[in-house]
Formats: sequence, C-alpha cells, structure tokens
Amino acid sequence: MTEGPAPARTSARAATIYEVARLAGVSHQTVSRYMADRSKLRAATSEKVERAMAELKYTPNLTARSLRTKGTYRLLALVPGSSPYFPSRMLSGAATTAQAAGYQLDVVALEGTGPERTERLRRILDGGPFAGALSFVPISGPDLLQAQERIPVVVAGDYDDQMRGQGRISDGSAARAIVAHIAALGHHRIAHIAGPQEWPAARNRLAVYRRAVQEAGLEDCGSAEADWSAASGYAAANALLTGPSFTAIFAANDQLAIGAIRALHDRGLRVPADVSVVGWDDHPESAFLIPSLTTVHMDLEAQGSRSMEQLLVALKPGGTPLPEPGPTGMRLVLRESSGAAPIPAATGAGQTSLEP
Amino acid sequence: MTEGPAPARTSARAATIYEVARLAGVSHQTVSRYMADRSKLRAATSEKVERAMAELKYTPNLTARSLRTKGTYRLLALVPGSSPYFPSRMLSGAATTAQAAGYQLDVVALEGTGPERTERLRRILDGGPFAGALSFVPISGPDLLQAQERIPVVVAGDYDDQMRGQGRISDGSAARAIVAHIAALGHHRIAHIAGPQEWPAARNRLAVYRRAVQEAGLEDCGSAEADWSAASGYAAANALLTGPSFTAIFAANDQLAIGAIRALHDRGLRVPADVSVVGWDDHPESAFLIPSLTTVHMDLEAQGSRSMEQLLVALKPGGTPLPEPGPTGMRLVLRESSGAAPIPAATGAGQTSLEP
DNA sequence: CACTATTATGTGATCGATAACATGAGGGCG
DNA sequence: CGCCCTCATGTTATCGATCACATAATAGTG
Repeated sequence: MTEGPAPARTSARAATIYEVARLAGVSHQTVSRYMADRSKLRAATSEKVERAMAELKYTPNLTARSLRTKGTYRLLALVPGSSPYFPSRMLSGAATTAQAAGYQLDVVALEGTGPERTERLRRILDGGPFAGALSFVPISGPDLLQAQERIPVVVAGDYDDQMRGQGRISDGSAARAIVAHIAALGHHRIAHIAGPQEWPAARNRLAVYRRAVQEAGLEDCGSAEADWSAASGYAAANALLTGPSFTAIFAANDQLAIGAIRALHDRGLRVPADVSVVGWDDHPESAFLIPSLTTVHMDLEAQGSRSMEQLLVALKPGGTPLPEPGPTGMRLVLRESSGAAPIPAATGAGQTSLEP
Repeated sequence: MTEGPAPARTSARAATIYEVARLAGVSHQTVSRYMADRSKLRAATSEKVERAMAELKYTPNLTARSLRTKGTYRLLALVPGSSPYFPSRMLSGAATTAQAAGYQLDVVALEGTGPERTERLRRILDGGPFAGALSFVPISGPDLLQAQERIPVVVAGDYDDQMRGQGRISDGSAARAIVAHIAALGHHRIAHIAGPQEWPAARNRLAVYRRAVQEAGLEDCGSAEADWSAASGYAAANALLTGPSFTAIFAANDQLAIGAIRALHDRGLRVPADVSVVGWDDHPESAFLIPSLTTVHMDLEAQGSRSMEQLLVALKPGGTPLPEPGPTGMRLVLRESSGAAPIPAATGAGQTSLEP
C-alpha cells in the first residue's frame, strides 16, 4: 500500500510544558494557564514561566493541543486544482484575514468530478483537523449539505446567487456601467462569452449581461459558453461569428477577451474599429496588451477577505446569520479595446461575412 | 489577546477505534493493526473489523495519530504571498506528487521581508505539524539553515544555482536555442529584462543569457532588472531604450515581454518589424496575444513535481543525497513576436543601427 | 483574630491514536 | 506427550496538551 509518513526529524526536539514547568519550578498546568491567559497568574509566577520558556525556546505542540480541545486553528481553502485561471489574489486576501483572526489557512486542491470528488471532499473533511472550510470551487447542493454536517462551509461567490434571488445582483452596477458604456459608444448589437456555468460568478455575469442589455435596449446576439481560458475564448468568438452579426463582445473574464480579440484579428476584424471587446477582472497585464483591455476592475483581495469573514462569522457559535456582502470596489476601466461603433455602411463587408 | 479557535462542530461526532473495536468484538489495538497492515490479521478478524468500520463510517483521527507517531503526513509549500506571478501549475504538480506519496500538501503564503519574515518562518515550522517544506520563495542562506534544523527544506529552483556552480546550467539548452534563434534571424544587438535577482530562476536566466550571447557572438546591449510584472517590464524596456540601441529583447518571463512590447509600441516601434521580443514560460494566453509571443515553453507541473520528489527523498532517513534534476521538457516556441532583424537602412529613424 | 470568599496553583484524568510488552492458541518436532 | 516457537490478539503506557477538580494561599469582613 502507501508507505507511511516519515518520522519527524529528531535532532532539535522541541521542549514540552513539563520541561518548562520543571525549569520554572511550577506545575505543568501553570504553564498551560500562562499560555491561555497570563493575567490569571501572579506576576512573579508569570515571570518565572516566561523565562523558562525563553530559555528552552518553547513552542506549543499544536497537534497535542488540538487533540485535546478538538477546536482547531486550521481552516481549509478549497481551490480548483486543474484550472490555472483561479485568481490567487482572492486566496491571499482570505489567508490574510484568516491569520488576523488567529487561524491558519491550508490550501487544498479539489479536483475531479462527480462521486469521486464527493468522496475526496468527505475524506478531507473527515480527517477532522479543520474548523471550517472556504471553497473557491463550486460545490453541488447535496455535497455542500453533506460537508456542512461536519463543519461550516462557505462557498465563495455563492452570495451572487442569493443576491439574484433577492432581486439584487451583486456585480450589477459595474456590469450595467459596462453595457451602458457600450451603448453610449453607439453599439446596438452585442454578444457575450460566458464562463463555465457551474461557477456562481459566471452565472451571475451572464444574468447581469442579459438584464443590462435589455435595460439598455440593445440587441442580444447570443452568448457562447467557454471555460475561463484564452483558448476557449478564441473558440467561442469564432462560434459567435457564425451567428447574427454584432459590434461588441462582453467577455466574462480577461483571458476570454484576449482569446476573442485574437479570433477577431485572425478574421481581419479590427478591435475596436470593427468590434469592441470588454473583459472582466482587470488582470495586471490587461493594461499593457495591444489593444489594452477595457475591463471591470475587481478588488480580488477584498473579495477573498470578505468571503473569509463570512466563514469566520459562521464559526462563532452564536454568529450572526448573514454578513452583508457589500460592494467590492468594482469599477469600469476604459481602455483601447472599446471604441465607437463602426458606421454601418463602412463596415458592411467585414461584419456580414462568414468565412471558414 | 487573540481569541482562541472555535470548537469543532459536535453534531456528527466521528467514531473512534474503541467504538469500532467494541462493535467488532476485538481490542482497539486490533483495529489499529487493521489499518497499519491488515494482512497480519486472521481473515475472519479482518472482516469483522471491516464491517464495523463501514457501519460506523469510521475515519481515523489524524491529529491523534500524528501526536503519537510524531510522523506527520503533512508537507508545507511556501509560496509568495504578494506576487501574483507565481505559476500555480508548479504548485499543482507538487501537490499531485505529494499526494501520491501519501502526504498532504499545505500551502502557506510567506510574505514580508527581513527579520519579520524569518520570524514568521520560524513560527510556521515550530508548530511542528510538518514533516518537510518545499519553498517556492527564495530563502536566504542563514534562514534556510535555521529552518533545516527542524525539518528538511527544499527550495525549488535552487538547483539552478548548483548547476551553474558545476559549470552546467539547467535552463541552458533552451536559452541557447532562443539566442541562436535571434542570431539566425540576423540580429546582432540584444538586451535582457531580468527578473528579481533573489530568485534563482531569474539569476539563472540572466547568466544563461550572458553566456549564450557571448557564445553566439552577439553584442550585449545591457540588462535591466524588474520584478516579474508587465508594469515593470514596461519600465525596464523604456530604460533600455535610453541606452545603446538593439533589435531584440530577451525577457525573463512572458509578463515582462508583454510590458516590453507595449513600451516599444508606445514609442512607435513595431514588433517584430523593428524589434523582436522573446519571453519565457509560455503562459496559456501568450499564443493569443497580438503579436503572439515567441517564448520558452516550460512544463511547470513537471518542475513542481520534481521539486517535490527532491523533498520526498530528503525525508527518507537514508535518502540518496542528490536527485539528478534532469531536463524539464523545455522547448522554444516560435511565434509572431520574433522576426528577421530590420534592414539597417530602412529603420534608420527608430534605431540608429550600425553594422558591427 | 477567626472564618469565609476568592484567587492562585497543583494533581490526576483525558483526547484518540500507536508502541511496547504480555498472553494465549496452535503447530512442529524429538 | 511435552516443550518450544511462532503468530494472532489483548493490556497497559505514552505522545503533549487541556479540563475538572482538589487544595493551598491570599484577601475580605465583622
């Protein structure tokens, strides 16, 4: 079978509370109390313990502690293992917030699909070392319920769905702004390249797109589903080009926009002279592309941090039920990839043509 | 002070070996042995245990196990917290390999600088739950030695330095190929945009560049140091443009190349007609840029996996000292951003180029 | 000053697993 | 048949911390 784990290196064996206690001339429990709340000790005792700890370079054994308390200082972050398109800045925001609250955040990739993945999820949670989990990966309803029997689980981005249920849309304002921008530029026909629909963010952006297009009185020339990659954005744009003609594309993230721009380029269509393209996320590179990308800037760190706060609230026994997920500092960033709609007569040749 | 961690949810308390043992009518130790090596048990006993485990949905408490064995099934991956330029594919390669060997890989961001960071590193390792660490972040010599007193620590990419010490350069062949490619296109003057020099990969690429340029008989028009971002690539290219003129830029990664191309574009220089630009890493988007990027493809997953193998070897008590880090499936990918050197007379305005 | 209320500290049990040692059943051999 | 040896299984100790309770020390009150 699998080989067992290697034993820890024995060279620099860490001191225990018993050794500290002996050196300080107190009981082990006093040392334990020192760590829990030193104000409960007499100043003289406290100082003896402190000195002993320093001398032995004592650090508590967290494994032993959590065996006893069951409480654990570890939280779990589930990230997509396979997709390199996961914004790691969300993770770092979440990690910072977790650490500030005294938790350590462990990142585990959740791969696979279906029952196999469910099984993996169960195994991870059953090990028991985690106090809660924050998933950046979509989790199906039944799986989520099963997981939540063990520990609180928050799925980042799911509030998007809830918001939509309440008639509000969390990404709404920026998306409306982007569509309004397109409309103001004189465009009438627009298409969408959507992300994988099991992602709340992708669902949300698609919904926002549809609503905003309707509100602005534009014509929806369809949407194509893609994964989050530039390659699939390329394919999706090509697919859209076989349908009704349009003069603007709204892509669900910047990579998709990059792929779309290239697809247009390869067909001889200029961006933005013939077709405008807007992205979403404002990747650090997007300002330097040619053409630079009009996109929606997201404060991904704040978003990760906020998701973590939701989890932290859920961890507290009497935690308040819903931490209002306020706006996330999104804003429209106008750059070169969006421009005035082409004058119909001038571009007739380019748009109506379908070539292999 | 900091609030303690929350207690674990008690709803679905997990079964222990004692409960399994009682249900199966055996001793708890027999259950333990079943997990360690079921072939040591009589078939009948083994089956009783198996049934009891299934009925109680038993899963071992890893915390308790590792308290007793000291051995721990957890490995640590240190990643740069702040830099979004860390290739997460390396991480996923490492994680896969770790899991195959029966380890769980926990990812922790190592941020900050100087003594503060050293302290953070010490605290992470002292907690004691890790059997070993794989760092994707550069660690200074003294810090590394201190860390290695506790557990084996492997710094990914450091073998680059060792290789250079041995007169070999691990990235060598591909870099030589890229410079040869530039030379074959008729370029004579080339410049380099380097990554942060505390990163082994950045040092290595710079060294490789210098050697290859010399071997190919090209003229080195200098190198500018940058962080890994497109923004700093933009600034570095502008800085290089104030120096001796050149017709090719070799950037240490794709983002830097993107920034450089944009800087050239903003100065009215065409890529590749006036200046060729090559990158390194072959990001998934690089094929879709305009112009698409000539770059060095890296099998980042394999590289992460190989680093993990090094660590796994170091974990074994009698582990062989050096796991030969073979070639990593690098290859030159030729795309649009590199092309024939401009004919001196034709480009006089942009580049006051003279034959050497 | 005696006597209780409070606070500080010590003692033993415990979390859930494995390690070390003890014991019992069965088999081989003289 | 009895002795010893092996193999399967049971019993008790242990990892390093906290918890629950007991006890010693101090403070407060009439």
